[in-house]
Amino acid sequence: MTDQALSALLDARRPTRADARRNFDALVVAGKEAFAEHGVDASLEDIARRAGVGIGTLYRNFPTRDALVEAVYLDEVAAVASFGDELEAREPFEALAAWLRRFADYASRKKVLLDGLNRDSELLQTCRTLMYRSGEPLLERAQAAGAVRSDVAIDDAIRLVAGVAGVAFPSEEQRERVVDLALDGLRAR
Amino acid sequence: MTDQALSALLDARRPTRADARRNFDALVVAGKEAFAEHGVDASLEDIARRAGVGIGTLYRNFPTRDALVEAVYLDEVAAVASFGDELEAREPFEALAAWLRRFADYASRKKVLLDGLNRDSELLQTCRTLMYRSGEPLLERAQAAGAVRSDVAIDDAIRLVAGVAGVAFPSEEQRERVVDLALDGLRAR
DNA sequence: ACATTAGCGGAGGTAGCCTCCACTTCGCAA
DNA sequence: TTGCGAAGTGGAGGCTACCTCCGCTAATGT
Repeated sequence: MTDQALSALLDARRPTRADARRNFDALVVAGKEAFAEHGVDASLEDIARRAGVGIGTLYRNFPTRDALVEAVYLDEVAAVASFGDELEAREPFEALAAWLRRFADYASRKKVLLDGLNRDSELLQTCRTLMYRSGEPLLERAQAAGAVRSDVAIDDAIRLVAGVAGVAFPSEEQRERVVDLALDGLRAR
Repeated sequence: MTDQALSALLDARRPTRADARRNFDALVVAGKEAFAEHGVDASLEDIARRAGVGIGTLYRNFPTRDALVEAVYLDEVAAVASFGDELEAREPFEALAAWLRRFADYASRKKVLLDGLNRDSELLQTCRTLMYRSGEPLLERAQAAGAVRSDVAIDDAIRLVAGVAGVAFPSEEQRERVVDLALDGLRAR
């Protein structure tokens, strides 16, 4: 259900004509591969080559690098956001913490997305809204249960966790430990 | 006193010959300006031009972009690290918090340095050591006073704060608020 | 079957990275 | 002071990536 708004947005960008649509999809796939291999700085010309299209085609579909990045990561973001739905059964604080940990885990592997936290493209705007809508109920429930300080907004919590997750750590173990430390800061005392 | 180790390191990189040393210094100055204007991705050829030297000279003194970045920010890092010395009079938790806030403030404006947290150049290694030596006593004092959880290392605290500081915020006010939230996570309960 | 037009794709201009080496300049020692 | 060897210079040139532009190609709908 949360996904609908997103796929609609992606479809809007997708060309009508059959061949054009094939190219569009090939570019997204090639982009996903290339970004996975070389990070977001992967060469656009290489991506066009992988997709078997000309560089001009890439630029027509995705006028900026960011536009392609967004298209590539859209579905993964949607998955993270909608993870909130699975947590209703859990104890209030734990539900919120689990959701934020999941977010942290993803964000730490795809730091690109963090840069998008403040950028204002329509797509990212929508992603952000989805994230907030997913996290907000969890936060409110935890606050109502007296487990989380009442002066915290979901935006605070997300940025707190995003920041910690985004910085470099020598080990995964330490990252998790420090994320937990940050989550502890949210607790009511 | 803490600065000595750093100036020694910078001097070691500084050429002996008078004209060469002039060029070296001019490059650091030009680098500082250019990085301030355009961020770390400023054009190296532009920096060489500003300094009035050839691009070859830039590369001889600073074989990589990072080498120049390090040279440019060295003294500022030293200042942050040595800020710990001024805090001995304060109450244990507040001293630690003030030091970390100062670090966060600087880090948020010079995100470059955060990338350096894990990189292994001799210069950065030394900076890190200085930071740790400066913060560690503050942490230990706060822990001894029972104000901070005992399972936290200075490295954890630094990365926690570095992360939060490094992420984008719509307002300074929110950044400060969230940093405080993170600092709260350090408190013993 | 054909006209319309969306879509293609790569040549080419721009800019930044980095290397290499013929030349210049410094500073020491006589 | 002068001369010479070492230290340092700097920009031409090769490379790669970015992005624009426009003559051509082929999908679509009538």
